[in-house]
Amino acid sequence: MADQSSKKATIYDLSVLSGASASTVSAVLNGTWQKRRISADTADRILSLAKAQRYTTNLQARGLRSSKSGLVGLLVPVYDNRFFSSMAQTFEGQARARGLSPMVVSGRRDPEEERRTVETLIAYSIDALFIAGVTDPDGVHQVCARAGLPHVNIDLPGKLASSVISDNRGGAQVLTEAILRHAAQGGMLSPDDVVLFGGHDDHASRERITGFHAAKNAFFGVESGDDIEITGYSPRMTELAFERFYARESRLPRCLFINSSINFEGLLRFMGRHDGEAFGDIVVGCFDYDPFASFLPFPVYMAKPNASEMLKRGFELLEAAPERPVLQMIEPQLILPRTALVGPLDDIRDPVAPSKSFDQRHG
Amino acid sequence: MADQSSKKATIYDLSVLSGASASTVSAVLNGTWQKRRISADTADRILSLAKAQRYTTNLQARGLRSSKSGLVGLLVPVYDNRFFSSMAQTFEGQARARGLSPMVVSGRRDPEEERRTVETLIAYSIDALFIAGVTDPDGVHQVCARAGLPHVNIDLPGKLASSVISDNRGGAQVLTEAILRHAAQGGMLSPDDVVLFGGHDDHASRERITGFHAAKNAFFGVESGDDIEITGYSPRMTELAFERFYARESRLPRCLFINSSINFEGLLRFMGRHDGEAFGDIVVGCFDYDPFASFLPFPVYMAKPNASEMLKRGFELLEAAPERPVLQMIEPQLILPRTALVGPLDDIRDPVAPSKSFDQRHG
DNA sequence: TGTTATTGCACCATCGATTGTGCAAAAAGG
DNA sequence: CCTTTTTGCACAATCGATGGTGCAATAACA
Repeated sequence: MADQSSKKATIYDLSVLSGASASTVSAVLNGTWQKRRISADTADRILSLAKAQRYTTNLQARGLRSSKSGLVGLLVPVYDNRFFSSMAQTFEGQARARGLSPMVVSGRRDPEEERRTVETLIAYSIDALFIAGVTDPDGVHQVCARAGLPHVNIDLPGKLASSVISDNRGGAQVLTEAILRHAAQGGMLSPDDVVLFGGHDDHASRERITGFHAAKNAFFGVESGDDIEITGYSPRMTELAFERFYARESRLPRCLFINSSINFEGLLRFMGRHDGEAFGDIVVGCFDYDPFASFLPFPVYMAKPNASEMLKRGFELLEAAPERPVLQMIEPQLILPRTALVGPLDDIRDPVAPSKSFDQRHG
Repeated sequence: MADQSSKKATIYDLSVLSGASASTVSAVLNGTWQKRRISADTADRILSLAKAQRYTTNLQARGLRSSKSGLVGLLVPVYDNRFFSSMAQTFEGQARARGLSPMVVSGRRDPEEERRTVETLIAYSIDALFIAGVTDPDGVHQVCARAGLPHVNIDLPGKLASSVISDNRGGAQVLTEAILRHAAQGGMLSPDDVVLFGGHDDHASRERITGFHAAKNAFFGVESGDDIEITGYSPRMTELAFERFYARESRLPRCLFINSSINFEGLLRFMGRHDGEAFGDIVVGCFDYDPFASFLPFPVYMAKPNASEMLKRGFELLEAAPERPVLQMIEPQLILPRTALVGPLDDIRDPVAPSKSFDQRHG
């Protein structure tokens, strides 16, 4: 009500209105007034003035002066799959809880774009960066290092900065064991029935392949090779890999390890093109979690990386700022078929009040 | 190589190194040097110096001075479903293409948090805001208006600012017709077999309910009521609604209209708790698109809002800045069961080179 | 050669906050 | 009553970039 012009009030406006100096106003508003021995009277007066004028700090000005912006970045390759979007959601919550402003950006798996994007973030003086699923971690690291920007790698290892990663090998092994066990119930299994699709030459894929082979070799008692279809992280390439396999073998492998939900979409596209055919006898293990994928018309085992825990560790590492880069490993969770987990969505306040039956069931 | 200290170079550093004044350096670096009649020689010299020193503009300083930050915000309720995460992905691309820095934030469907979040964005002097799926559009609008911040509503109507929305009524009608037609093939259908789950008292839900009823009434030739289960946008509430229905009727409705993929997750949770039972005879229509949902073991028709087009129109509206708020309507797309669409992911450069068979198939 | 135009750039205030320092007035101590 | 301490605040520099203005040096013209 007290604002006449539509311009935003500054400390100078409040200074004039209150009769105090701008530095006093500033101290009152940023909470350092006790340290500066401003009287409680003056502080109260200024605070209520600020409220009446709807004052809000210009964070660009503050950031410029104090070279702290209050922004934390999260760099993901892409948003639109459940893994990264759920990570973004969790990140936002954790950043806000620490009084920081989250800024999520995507590098689109292009080393050049990744660097440019990080440069931009740095140009806004972000205070810290979480790097998740980038193509060229060390390139990004160098950009950060030059700018003196604290950063951690999430779910991918970097030699140059601390990292929190999933146990890809162990997770893949457990996942592979699960699908082997399940598929074996459907009849005799041969090593050729068990194929991995997706990934490329990155750390996570290599580890998962190792885990996959470990489980497979243990199961069959023989070394097996030629069971990996590298497709990158692209639905289209994965679809083509499935088409090739199908053209060659006239069927899908009975037991499929799929490297990520993005690759899984490639399988969906393949299936969409083969509409009449049933693929009821396949068993899929996917290193990722998506609730809808879990209910597909064939058994889908999933390994869910613990994004929430990884981010939490990431924040801790940033605060601790260890001398030398450390690497922490977090276990992914094996998710059985037909499982719809609760997620970050469930933390949000519900606009519809809990009903009676809610209390009855969960009381 | 030329950077000794780890501090970032400023125009003053370049000024000293080049012998030119800071204002000259500034003009050269921001491209206004022709207007300021700086010689090409000087400009070249400064530009190569800047490159050598890895100079990048401090965008906080620029923003402070010019009260333009280059930031555009997108406010979504939550990230982690395909609709909003895909919207975020598209938004990022479109913003970058316009030379802007996208900032995606979530308001978590809490009016208070929505306002706070927008206040924060304003404090960073963002230049424009896209508001998508907020609980209290007009509250957010007032915050924007006070700050003189240009903004548009995406996929939700607001009386106070321009909006680009989906044709919820028409889309729902088409979707309902599709599931009715499909379900009718499975035998005689009664109005009681056709139920809508999800939504609450917001514009989109009301419109969808209207479209749902229009299609249903046309199909059965009678007015039908008591076929709406309001659950909010919460998986848990939706799950409970299904449980209640199931407890009452000992079955699911044969023909289900689900208001959004978030509500659909509630159905998954219900199904996860009823593991042995088959729900093979149901037909689902969901006002949202998710590729995995499209391949579930029952027919799933989906209506996909055209986020990309809505955002494009949003940018256009911001540029045109019409006198009075306008409202534009975009048709959603009906997606048949077992369809895996290409999406923003397919625009990104693929790290794995196209193989021979790729060329063969698409050549 | 003298005068006007043009070129090429430097100077300086400014955006809105933060923070080290200094200095009166009031309070405390002797 | 005089000195020392404490209280309460104002002043001014600063963060890095922008853009209006002014002023030499050079070029163009008569």
